[in-house]
Amino acid sequence: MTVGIRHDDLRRRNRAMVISAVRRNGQTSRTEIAAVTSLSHSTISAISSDLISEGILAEARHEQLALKRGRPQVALALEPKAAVVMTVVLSLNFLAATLLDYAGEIVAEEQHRLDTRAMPREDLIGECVAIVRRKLDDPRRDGRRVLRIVLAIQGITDAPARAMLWSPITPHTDIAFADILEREFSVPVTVENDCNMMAVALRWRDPERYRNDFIAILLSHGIGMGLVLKGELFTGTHSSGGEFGHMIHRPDGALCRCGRRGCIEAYAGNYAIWRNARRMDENAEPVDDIGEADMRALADAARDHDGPEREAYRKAGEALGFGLGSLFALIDPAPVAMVGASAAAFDLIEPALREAIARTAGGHHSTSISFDTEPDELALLRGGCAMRALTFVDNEIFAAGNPAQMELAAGHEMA
Amino acid sequence: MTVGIRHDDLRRRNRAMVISAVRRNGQTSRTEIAAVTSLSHSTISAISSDLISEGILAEARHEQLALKRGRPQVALALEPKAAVVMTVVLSLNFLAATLLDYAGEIVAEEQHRLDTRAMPREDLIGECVAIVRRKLDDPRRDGRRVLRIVLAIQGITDAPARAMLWSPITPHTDIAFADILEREFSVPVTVENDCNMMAVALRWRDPERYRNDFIAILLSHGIGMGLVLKGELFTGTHSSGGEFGHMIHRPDGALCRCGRRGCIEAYAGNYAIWRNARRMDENAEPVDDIGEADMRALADAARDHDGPEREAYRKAGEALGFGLGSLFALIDPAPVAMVGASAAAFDLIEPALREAIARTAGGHHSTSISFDTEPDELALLRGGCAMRALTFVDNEIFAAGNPAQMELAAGHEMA
DNA sequence: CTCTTTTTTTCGAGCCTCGAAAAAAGTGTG
DNA sequence: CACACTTTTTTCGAGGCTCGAAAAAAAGAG
Repeated sequence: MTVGIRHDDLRRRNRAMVISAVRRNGQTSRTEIAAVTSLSHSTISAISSDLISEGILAEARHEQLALKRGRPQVALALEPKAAVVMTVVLSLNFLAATLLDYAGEIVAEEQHRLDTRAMPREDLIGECVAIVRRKLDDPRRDGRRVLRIVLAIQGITDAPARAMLWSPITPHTDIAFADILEREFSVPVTVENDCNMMAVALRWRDPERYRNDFIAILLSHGIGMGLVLKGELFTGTHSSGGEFGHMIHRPDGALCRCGRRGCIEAYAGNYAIWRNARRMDENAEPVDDIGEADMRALADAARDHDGPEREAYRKAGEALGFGLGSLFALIDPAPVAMVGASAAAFDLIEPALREAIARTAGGHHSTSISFDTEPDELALLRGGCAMRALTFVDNEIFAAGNPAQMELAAGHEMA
Repeated sequence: MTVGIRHDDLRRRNRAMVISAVRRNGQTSRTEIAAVTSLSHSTISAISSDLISEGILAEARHEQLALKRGRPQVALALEPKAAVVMTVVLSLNFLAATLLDYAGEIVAEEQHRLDTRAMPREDLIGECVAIVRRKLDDPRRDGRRVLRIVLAIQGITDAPARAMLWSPITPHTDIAFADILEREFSVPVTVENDCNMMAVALRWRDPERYRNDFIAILLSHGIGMGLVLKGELFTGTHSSGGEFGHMIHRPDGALCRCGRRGCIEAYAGNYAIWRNARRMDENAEPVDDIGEADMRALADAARDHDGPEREAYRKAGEALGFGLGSLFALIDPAPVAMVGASAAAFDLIEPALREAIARTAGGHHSTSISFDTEPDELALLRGGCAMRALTFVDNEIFAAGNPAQMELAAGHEMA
């Protein structure tokens, strides 16, 4: 806020700018970078020659860019050998780790099932540590230093992204994953909410559509949200925030998994749809495990004939619609992506959702609000984590480029 | 976003930093500025001597600061003669304009009643133009150039802050006040939402309490909100946003002034409290005019005995509580200021509000959420507009300090 | 093989911030 | 009342950074 800008900040920021331009475009020339950053050619030339000599960027003669007259543009690309990062995804009964090079290509990956809900605390932590260790020891890492680990988890994380506070995947709470992994491996770690990482991934995957303001909603057992405002991930001010699923739809309404009543999730989460489709009382204790096949059967039944199944999806749509309407009243409409396996049933949800949203203040232009479905949540999740880790390296480590920092990076470990 | 930082930006930002340090503290020394900005003493010295020679700052020997040994600190203060700004407040049946010097002292002001709801469009605009003209012609302006006009208005404004789109104070819509006034007076103008300006004022009035994240809620005929997140006014992404009063409290519930059903305002606005206290149907058409005395009588009745009046305030509290709970689920709790004449009845609202918020996901620490009441909304409104106008001059005009810009400022008008 | 076009690098100029040292403007003390 | 001490402010040269202009490089066109 009040802190002045010093002379060295200038170089740091402009280095970051150059790196980010290359990361966004995959391959760019110095001329293009000069154009988008509105810095002079001389400056870009100086910075990129520094970055190349530091082994962060590399010239790649692979250009299909300029078939014009004149000296052809030299493509700049990220140097894959500059570093590697790791992503870890921990979700219900599932653990995966991926090692990626600095250019974002997958170097090694591993995933397997495990019974997260029944595991003792120490075993859960142990499995995470073990999978990280195996990936760190993977020969394909080829001696490249690991500069960042990002762990994505369903549930609530703390604001500095260092701990899981609560998660539906385990009864255990307050697990300081970042501290644990940093102590073990001396690599900087953050713990991120899964929906936030999906939003990050959407932004990289389709920057045209998901530019400065958009919403990713995870339709799953529970309801999650990732929110990007003004081009930045909005993570609440203290904890992870963005608990869209626990906005109140009907005061004193249906029983939610969180113990409260009337949350959106208590109408739109898988367990809520299940409960309504089975004509159970809306105060019935939420069921824990509903197989994907069961949900698909429910959706098929709803498509097939009018009945409690169809009504259950209608109620889900209504809850989501009023919730989005309230959200839009606060932040103005934005594109929405419906993510997750249950997004495949969005056709059943959408009519009631649009009908509800049109009756709210946020629904001014309800017909112009666009919904997109992305059934493959795991792919998004991994992609988002990868970009989160890589941009951290870009902005926090390589942009600084001060000798101490680089020295540290050159050793294979960080304090 | 992607734009690089050039050499002159650096000076501009550091100049802005110095000016803002002086504006915040009223009087500061160079040493203090160096401390808070973490810039070197030489830099601060150079910048402040520039600012003094440009007539933006002035040395004021008025120090009660350092009674220590050593050379006494020289106080720096804003030079009142550097410029003047104007604020215009247009609310229900009321119009006011204030001229302030660069240090924020009131130079001239004027206010009067007028029947905004019955006035033809041209008359409403005409009154605003006339009051601005009278203040511009005020001899107390003393030749100082007017560098900014901020007009605050109840209702919805567009995002670039140039037009009033809709307002409860007049049947007319889409009045491009900024363009109209700029054409007339050649001074840059913005049109701001009243609740947003109140939030701005709170931040300046009590920076300890209202720092980076807080909420100002206007309890009045309608319900408005100003939201500050991460130290910045959050104004939605397209239009003015922040329509807290029109979040949905009960789907298909009570009739709101906006024509929809179940909005928070339809339970907590003055007309809603009135409607409930009179045991009218909750779908009864909202009453337009309720005098302040009538509302006070209602509140007194509610304090005196249990009955429909007390129940009406309870319902208002419940609606506000669930609404805040949903809001807090999204953005995490923050201090709340209840602003406006009706905030004087907050004692009647608070119990039900707290009870409701405790039943929401955002109410984790409901007891620690603090509410503050600020009955004098007009004072806040004026103060907020003044700071908005002055900081614009600070950051957009004086921070740049380039010859062209300064030349422009020296002439008494801007293009 | 030479000319034209476009990209990239080189080089000196002009700012800006910084640290160190000097100057300034007081207070305490014998 | 002079002198030492303390703290603030200014001065000055050094070091960095970006910029514009010019030069060099690397093609295609004729």
